[in-house]
Amino acid sequence: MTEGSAGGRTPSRAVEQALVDAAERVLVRDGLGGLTVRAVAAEAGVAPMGVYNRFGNKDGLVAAVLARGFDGLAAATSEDTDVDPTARLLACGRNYRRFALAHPQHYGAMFGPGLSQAAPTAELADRADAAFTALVDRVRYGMDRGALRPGDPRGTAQLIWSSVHGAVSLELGGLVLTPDAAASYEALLQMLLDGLR
Amino acid sequence: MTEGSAGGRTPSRAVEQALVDAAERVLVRDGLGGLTVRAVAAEAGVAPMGVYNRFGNKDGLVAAVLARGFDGLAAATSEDTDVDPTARLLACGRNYRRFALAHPQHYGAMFGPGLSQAAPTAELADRADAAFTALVDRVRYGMDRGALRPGDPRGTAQLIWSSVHGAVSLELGGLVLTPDAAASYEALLQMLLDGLR
DNA sequence: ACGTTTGTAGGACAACGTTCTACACCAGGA
DNA sequence: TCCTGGTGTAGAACGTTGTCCTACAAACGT
Repeated sequence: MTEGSAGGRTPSRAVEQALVDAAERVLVRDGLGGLTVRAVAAEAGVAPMGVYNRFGNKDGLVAAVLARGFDGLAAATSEDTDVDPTARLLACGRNYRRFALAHPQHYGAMFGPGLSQAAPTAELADRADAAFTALVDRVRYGMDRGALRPGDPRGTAQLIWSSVHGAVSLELGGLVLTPDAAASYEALLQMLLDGLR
Repeated sequence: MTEGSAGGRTPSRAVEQALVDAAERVLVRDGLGGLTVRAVAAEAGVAPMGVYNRFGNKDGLVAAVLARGFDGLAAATSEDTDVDPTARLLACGRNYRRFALAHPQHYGAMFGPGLSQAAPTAELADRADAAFTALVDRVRYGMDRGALRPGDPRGTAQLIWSSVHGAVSLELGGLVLTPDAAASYEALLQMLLDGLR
């Protein structure tokens, strides 16, 4: 224990990163079902025992992968340069969907049924909260500039997140029963802007 | 094959129902991770091989459980007696959340990452479509009576489903970052009515 | 009443997560 | 310089999972 010391006592911290890299590759290639300890260790070129030395167990490894996923989601939803508050919110929503469609396995693992029981780690909750805060900031930006009706930014952000996550989740699950998923998503974003103005 | 014949050749179709009953009990008791073929067979009092005789493999069994779940969801969202179209839509949304909170394991399994790959069965798609149609009917009811802006009922229903599912999904995952999840859900329903009027 | 077909029971196999045991390596004292 | 202590690794091993194979019991058609 006392691993957080400044000594840097771990001579091969790089193995940790290599394992997470390998886990991401395996996840993308073989899906969540193919994400086994042996497969990840083989992909990283280490023994399966390395996973338990570095992350405790398999859940620790997938928690690390999920943490990266939340970071990527936060980065994707933050990469907007528009000054217009409405355009910024729209870009945020579109980037959210783009990230999910570009990394479906990550997204499914992040918000799948594993979150409620397999990984209630405090670190993961912090990452999710950071991604959520990025949205809260954009909502507050919109409220300050009159694009959104004034109110509790966190409550409004939670409302937007619910709708956007639901649309993306259903689309990834093949449950968009309308002809054009992209058009339905755009209609959802427009309805959100209408209902919150 | 040719199982659909009228002969009723299966002398113990009851075993099929007993297996699904047992699977539901195990799912509620031990969660999705505890839903193993052996546990379900033991709970039903039959040999594990019975699962493969009746359902082909484990996925077939869980597909049967999920089909029941979709039926229950359709029944829950349809049990409204209000004549007022707005009240009927609100009841539909509240019943949706009530079902999900009452059967969290079912809901998680129905919409989790298993749907995209583990169970793209035509039967399941039909059940999901039936539950969706119940919502489409209520949307059309609201449009005909002026509670909702006229338009494509399926598109509007998809939009509502996205938002409602997202809110429920985040709540089950413990990702409602506002103090009162019920209040946030009510705000979401109200925003939907506002944005679609 | 017999032969065929159907479903069951139990054991067996590969793969999984996890743990145990023995070995190689790197730092410090004589 | 050698020796000692501790850290991480490699490989085998255990229990459990999904799935399949083989032998046996029961039910239907003639």
